Amino acid sequence: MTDPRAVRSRDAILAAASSLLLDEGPGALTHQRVAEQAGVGRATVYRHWPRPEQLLLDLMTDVDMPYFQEPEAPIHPWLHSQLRELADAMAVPHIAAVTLTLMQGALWDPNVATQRDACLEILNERLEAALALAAANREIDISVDPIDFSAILVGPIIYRVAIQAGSVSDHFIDQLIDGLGRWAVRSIRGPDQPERSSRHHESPRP
Amino acid sequence: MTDPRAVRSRDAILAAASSLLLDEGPGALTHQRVAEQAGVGRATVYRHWPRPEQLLLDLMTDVDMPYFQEPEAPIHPWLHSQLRELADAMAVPHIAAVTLTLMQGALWDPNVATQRDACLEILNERLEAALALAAANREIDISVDPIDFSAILVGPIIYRVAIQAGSVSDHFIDQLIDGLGRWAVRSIRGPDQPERSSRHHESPRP
DNA sequence: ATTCTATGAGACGATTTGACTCAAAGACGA
DNA sequence: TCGTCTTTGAGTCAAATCGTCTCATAGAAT
Repeated sequence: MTDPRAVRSRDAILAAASSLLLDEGPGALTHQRVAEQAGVGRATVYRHWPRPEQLLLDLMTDVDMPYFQEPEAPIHPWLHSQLRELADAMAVPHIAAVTLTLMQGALWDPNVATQRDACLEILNERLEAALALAAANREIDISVDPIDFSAILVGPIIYRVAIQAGSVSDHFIDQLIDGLGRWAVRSIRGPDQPERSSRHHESPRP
Repeated sequence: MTDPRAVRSRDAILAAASSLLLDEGPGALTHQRVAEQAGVGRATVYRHWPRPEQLLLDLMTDVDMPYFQEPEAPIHPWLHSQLRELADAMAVPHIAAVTLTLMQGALWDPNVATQRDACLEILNERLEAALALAAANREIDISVDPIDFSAILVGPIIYRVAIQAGSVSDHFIDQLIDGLGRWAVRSIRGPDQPERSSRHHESPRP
């Protein structure tokens, strides 16, 4: 599997599949179209990926997740920079296409669901580390569920880019981070800024 | 087009397509499979929907958007109930499937994108009305972009349900609404509760 | 130079697609 | 109730596609 011919074919096929997915969506990922787009024989595509879904899965595996690594204190500017990078990546049409395909594919293909869960697990671990660091620096008042944390931070960005088809301004990111202050953070700007008592859990639970 | 036979066929086909979309995804929506699932002739499906994409589009048109209608003051419990309904609807697998299909299809099909934009436009108008009412009742301090408003409220719910495949607790909704207080709302619980000065726009803009 | 492997081209039956015909059942007006 | 009109279901048919196969050839490894 280190044969230069094999890696050449594999790369050409992946590039062709990526281009097709971007231009025409997952429905266009047939062996025939991928083969002619890649300039390889149809049988070659079958050899590498007997089922088209596996090709799609490999496409999604290739996108890595360099976000929320190595948390830094204070947490506010770090979060801002990480969310900025995430938003910029989602603005690339190919990334958005793969992300939405992953989300949708997980509804029916258990393998895709596993793939998606792996991505989320990484995200959760990193955000948990970030929250631990922030707590150690007395930036955070109470323990926050990293799953809620990621949903509240990442959800609006996905929504803005993928659903509203809009761009993510720095002001928008600021709003997101500022919103955290209400229920989770003692002083999001650092431990030197005192804040009155948290209103967390004050709201009624019907 | 009011012929009972035609509406019978049309309903059976739509139901079959809906079931297929839910069980196996948009890729399963071929004339053949829809016809046999609906128990109608294959030519009948062609007669009603010459292209399978139109069938998919009609499926998505059928889901209505009864959310954020008729805003009430105070805005907090109203928002909570509306987000609760939205989350419960998204928890129905069929709704989530159609929603994700709509999101993904909009990336490549301009007609689907138009459909999506129409949904968003409705949402924006309703949230704008809600914000206007809240401002009139002195619940809101500054003018808020309803587009940002919906992204920050709805984004996390979509993310929680469709990406994290989790359920939306009332506590989660509370966190969302409480987060608004930091940058937009004078007192989210009503005009009788005074709040200190808003920290909006205090954050640096790199 | 020789051996091994991946490739590309093509053949093949099976399946799907889209468009057509046609008899029969059902809906509607008189 | 009867006659007319429309929709339907079943079927045919060519074209395209799919999945699998064979085989000669180019390229890689030794």
